[in-house]
Amino acid sequence: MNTGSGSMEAPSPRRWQRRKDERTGEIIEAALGLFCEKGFSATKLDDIARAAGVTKGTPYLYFDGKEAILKAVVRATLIDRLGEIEAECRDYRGSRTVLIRRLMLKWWDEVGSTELAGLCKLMVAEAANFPELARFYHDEVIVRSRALMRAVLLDGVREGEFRPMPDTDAVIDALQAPLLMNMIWQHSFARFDESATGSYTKQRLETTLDLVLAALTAAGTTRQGNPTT
Amino acid sequence: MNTGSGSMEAPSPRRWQRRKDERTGEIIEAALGLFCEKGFSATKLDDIARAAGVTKGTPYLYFDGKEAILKAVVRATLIDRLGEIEAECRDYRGSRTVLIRRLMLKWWDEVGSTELAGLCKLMVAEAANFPELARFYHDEVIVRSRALMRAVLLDGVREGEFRPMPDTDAVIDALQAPLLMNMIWQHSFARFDESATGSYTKQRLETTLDLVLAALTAAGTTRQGNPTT
Amino acid sequence: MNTGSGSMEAPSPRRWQRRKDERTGEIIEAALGLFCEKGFSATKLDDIARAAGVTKGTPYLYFDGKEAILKAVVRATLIDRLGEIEAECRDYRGSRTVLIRRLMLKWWDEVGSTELAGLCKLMVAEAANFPELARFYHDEVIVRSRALMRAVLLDGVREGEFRPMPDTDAVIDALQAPLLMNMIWQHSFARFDESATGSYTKQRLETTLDLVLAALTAAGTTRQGNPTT
Amino acid sequence: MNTGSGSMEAPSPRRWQRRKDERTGEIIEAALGLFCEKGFSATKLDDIARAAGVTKGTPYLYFDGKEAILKAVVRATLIDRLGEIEAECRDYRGSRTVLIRRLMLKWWDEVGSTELAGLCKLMVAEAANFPELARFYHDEVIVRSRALMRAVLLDGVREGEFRPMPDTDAVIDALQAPLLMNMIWQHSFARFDESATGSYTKQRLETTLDLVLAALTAAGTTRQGNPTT
DNA sequence: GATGAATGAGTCTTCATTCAT
DNA sequence: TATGAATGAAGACTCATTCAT
Repeated sequence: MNTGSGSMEAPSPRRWQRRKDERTGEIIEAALGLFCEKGFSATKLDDIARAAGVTKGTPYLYFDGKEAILKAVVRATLIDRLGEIEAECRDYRGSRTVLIRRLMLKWWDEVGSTELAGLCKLMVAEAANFPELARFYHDEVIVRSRALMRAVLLDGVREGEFRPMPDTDAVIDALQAPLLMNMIWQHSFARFDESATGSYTKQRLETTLDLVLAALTAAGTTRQGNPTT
Repeated sequence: MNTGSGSMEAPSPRRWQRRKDERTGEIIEAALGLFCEKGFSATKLDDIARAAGVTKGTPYLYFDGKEAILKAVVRATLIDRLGEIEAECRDYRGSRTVLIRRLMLKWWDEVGSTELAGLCKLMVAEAANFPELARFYHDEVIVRSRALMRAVLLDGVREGEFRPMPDTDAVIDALQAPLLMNMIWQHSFARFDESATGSYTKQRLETTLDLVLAALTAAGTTRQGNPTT
Repeated sequence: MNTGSGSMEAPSPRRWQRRKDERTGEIIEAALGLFCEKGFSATKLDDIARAAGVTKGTPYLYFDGKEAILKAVVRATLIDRLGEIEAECRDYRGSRTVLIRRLMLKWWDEVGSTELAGLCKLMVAEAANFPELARFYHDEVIVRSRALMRAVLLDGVREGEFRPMPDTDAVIDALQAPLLMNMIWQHSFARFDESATGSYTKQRLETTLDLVLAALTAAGTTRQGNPTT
Repeated sequence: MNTGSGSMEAPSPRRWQRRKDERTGEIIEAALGLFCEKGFSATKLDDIARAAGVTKGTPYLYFDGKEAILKAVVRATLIDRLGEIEAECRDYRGSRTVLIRRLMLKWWDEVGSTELAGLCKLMVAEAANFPELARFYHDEVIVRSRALMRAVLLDGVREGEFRPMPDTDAVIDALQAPLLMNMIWQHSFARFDESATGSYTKQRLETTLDLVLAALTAAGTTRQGNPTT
């Protein structure tokens, strides 16, 4: 009757709620690791469950199935990061050149160089097999990230920091592709590449950034000194 | 009675032989189409067989299994093309700039812009799941194609057409990555991209080529100091 | 609130557990029957499952595959019996002649004259096709049963009950072979043998035992002379 | 019309006949080796054909199928030998003891110690799977060989060489079983038996023969008593 | 007679998902 | 909420047998 010590027997609704959220998080966490490591198909739901400390049936109490878990994983990681970055951009005042460099490096540090890279590669690999998932990723990650870059670039143009660019999408590609290629490479052929010839590094990423940003500001030619650095 | 041409003396071992060769080709053809369209795992051997106009067991008369079929497909397409290109390079005398442009456009025309693109994407997607297959592709396609480019680039440097480049692999990446990205894109998210913002075209490929080749030869010009790097 | 017996605290993990144990037994039981009746290769896993009242996939929850099931069957029957017999021997004090007779008759009653005989025949029949299985049987059944007999025989010799025997293995063969032959016969040609000429019976088994045991003790007679050999 | 030089184009019927017989023999020969070595199921018809120097379809021109080939193999080997032995017995005049020893040793030399042993083991192993085959073997090999022995034994009794025996079948078993066990052992567990404890040898076979024959004639000695039984 | 390409029934095995407890 | 036993659809691969040539 005394609930003083009985908290474990009859947890408050909120407590359950918290537990529920935790469970969700634990499952997402577990799934993230396995998906990134082994890919989507090769990851068994049983593995996810066990890694989350629950049993086979439990994930179905929180998610509609394997695909839904992947969706949740993407949301909890990539899309979250994207949200942060978007917020950062909204508040930002200052050099777009600096901003772009910062965004790219953040993405590298928090995604490209982490296990999350495997998630991006996974989406590419499975896109054809799971159209609904692919659309979700396309709309929520790809489109949004491109939109973000586009906005920054156009802001830069409007404010005179960048010269007008005839094909914004090409610029976005030029910025993002190397990073994406690296993520894909790491999770496909990197293991066979003893000399690591194909591996991107942060160093190389920065070189690419310098190059593209230099080109964007190059029009400044007469305007000022040597940009890039 | 006199069988003038002796057609009966050769009871067509050739006929069967021919059929056998054709079968191999037909199966490879069928497999190519299905692999490119649906990926490796999603393609059932039964589908391949039916698409080739035979039944389930027949492909096993010609190949050791699904992986072997994929290997044969890669050999019959990508590796063949690569061989042609290698031969072309061996005999070539002339501007390396022209040669590189020609190679890249050939690859675009014969692979990048065809269904074969799906094969490249497939290998990336399944590399993690089929290590033996991945190694084969890595050694026979990736390594060889990079070696080819490296040779051409170094020739160009030796003969003074290109300026010395500190990181050949980075240049190779710069040349190949856009094309590869395009192939991957086409077979993953392109279908969701109504505005086709992410799509490479031959036009864009040429732009990239111009850019990189210009950078490679730029130093040779008397024009000015050290660009890029 | 006070749950007197606490029946709710243990929400029947035991219930499932019990079911699980039962399942294993049911599958082994079903497999035993089918293996003995139809042999190993001719028994489909689907049959086993159905005979156990479950569906195709279920046996895989309990065993690694068909061979593993057979192993389990052998363990649960022959090896278990062997264990009992070994225990019986360890504790035994008394006439080895009596002991050997008892062991042989036990084996006859619990194996030779039951469906388990089919299991022994099966192992002989499939030994060449499943080496790993055969080695298991060889090591766990054949070697152990021979070792057991050898120990008893040598004990008998040491204690003067049996005369020294130049070739223990030959004696073991003489004791075991008739029983084994019978088991093999029952599950191969017995069905075609209307007159049952080739069939061993318990009676004939006892005759053989008498014969061999008599020979083993015969030397004890004052007659000496040249026994057997 | 002139067949002078046309012998190859139009061979005489007899020539074809000969060829046909040869083919049959070659296939039987090839099948024998493979059956003995690998068992019935594990031997592919394709293997037999190739070993016989023909192709897959050819055996079907001479036999109704795999089972029929095995039948032919048994006929051409075991049943043939049996026929010889039967003939030998018919003409024989002299000691039955000597005759039995001779028969057993012949069987050992020509079957037990040769690859043909594998055939006997095969029949035991597959009897349950191929009833029609098993009946054939039972009737043509087992029954006949037992009848042969029985006749010799009874002749011996009639002529006073052997003492009357209450259970002729038991005696036949005693004579044949060791040899059969050896054949089975060689093709099942012998390979796992490093110490070769279970292996019969010609030596051991002779010992058994001595033993049984001694028992059969023992009564004839002045010693009288009631032996064996 | 001989070939050998093709057939297709047969079986093991995996795993996402369900549901009684 | 959590369990975990059970399901059953799906798919790769084998090989005896057939038959057009």
